[in-house]
Amino acid sequence: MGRPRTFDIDAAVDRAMTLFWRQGFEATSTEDLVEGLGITRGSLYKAFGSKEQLYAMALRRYCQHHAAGLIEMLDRAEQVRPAIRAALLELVEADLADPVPGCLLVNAATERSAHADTVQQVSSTMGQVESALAGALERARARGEIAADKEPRELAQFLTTFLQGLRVMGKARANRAFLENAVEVAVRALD
Amino acid sequence: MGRPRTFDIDAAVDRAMTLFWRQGFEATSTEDLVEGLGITRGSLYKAFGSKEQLYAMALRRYCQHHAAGLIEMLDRAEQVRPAIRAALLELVEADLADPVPGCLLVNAATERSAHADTVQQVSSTMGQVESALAGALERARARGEIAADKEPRELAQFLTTFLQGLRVMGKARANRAFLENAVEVAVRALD
DNA sequence: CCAGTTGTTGACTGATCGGTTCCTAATTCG
DNA sequence: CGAATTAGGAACCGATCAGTCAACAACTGG
Repeated sequence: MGRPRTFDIDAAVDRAMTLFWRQGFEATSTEDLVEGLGITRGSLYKAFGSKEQLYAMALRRYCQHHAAGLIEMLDRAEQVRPAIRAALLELVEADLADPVPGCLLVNAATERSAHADTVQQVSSTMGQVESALAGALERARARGEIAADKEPRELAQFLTTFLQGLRVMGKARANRAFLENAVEVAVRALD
Repeated sequence: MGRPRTFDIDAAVDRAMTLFWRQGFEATSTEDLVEGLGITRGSLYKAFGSKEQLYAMALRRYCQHHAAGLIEMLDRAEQVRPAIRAALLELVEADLADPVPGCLLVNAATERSAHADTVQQVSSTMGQVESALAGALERARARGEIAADKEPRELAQFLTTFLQGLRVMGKARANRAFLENAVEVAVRALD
């Protein structure tokens, strides 16, 4: 009942995600959001409550989208090591193409480490990534793809950590040789 | 000539560094700085010009301090691998003790990736870290500490990247077992 | 001691911040 | 058709933002 919304709320969250991703939470004003989402101030607050809540929704969207992408990629992979290598090199390409946005998860972890809700969301997604990697590596070990004496969980924790470093270096020193060398050493660590 | 300054400018930059470190550039107001530095608004602007310039000075201070610390540690080390391991585990301890500040370099790279000056400063410091690691690994290889078929520069690029990831995970998921496992796998990659 | 120089101080500036309010518009249910 | 409900829109809110200014204070060289 009541007047129907004239804008697509999912599309609006997507646009907000892009803004927060590129500019960060603090540097994105409500005016930026009003303009970027193409709706008025009143509608924005009616629909999302506050800048904080909209950020939380945008971050959740990013987490679902990106964790899902990685998990699917790992599940579909016939060989795990090449799949992981390809996934890391794909991130390198993304950073080389446009170093500014980087990874919203990393940005959230660093800019908003004093905000419990944000840290919780980030931590939970990192946990999902870790688990997906650990599962894939476990399967790889069972198939003899990686050595039996390696602990999949430990390798996954290592890779999860390395992955975040890659996103940081992509912003700080977006140099192809550097990033690709780092990836090759990291992937070799799985042997 | 002229009236002498009544505050220690180095101490003021140090305090500003601490504020920017914990809160980020955007979230630190000039009022925070006035209060934290214990000087008045006018003096702050007379001495530092702008919030941007003070941030640049604080970041430079951090870079000099931290790059120097790591380089010295590597130079003094008798065995390189244990030294690197110890350095990484020290960072883990710092993040476990207080996950909020993390690393100002990482914070700068993520929050201010659209500001060329900041990115330049960060990139240059990462380069110094990379070079220090590469030099230490080169010496280690010459002494037979690590395998002859490993490229010190590539290992250094890998370690530099991993190091940044460690600082991110320290904020996002400050869990001892996780971080220590990641470090062990990373150090093993040097063999 | 005085002119010149620089630092200190606190009030002040216009702009922008995140958020609210009030009125109107559009819909559903009875 | 109303009554109820919800969205849209624009003006508006106090607070805070980064930065400036003019008067005053403390120093040096002549």
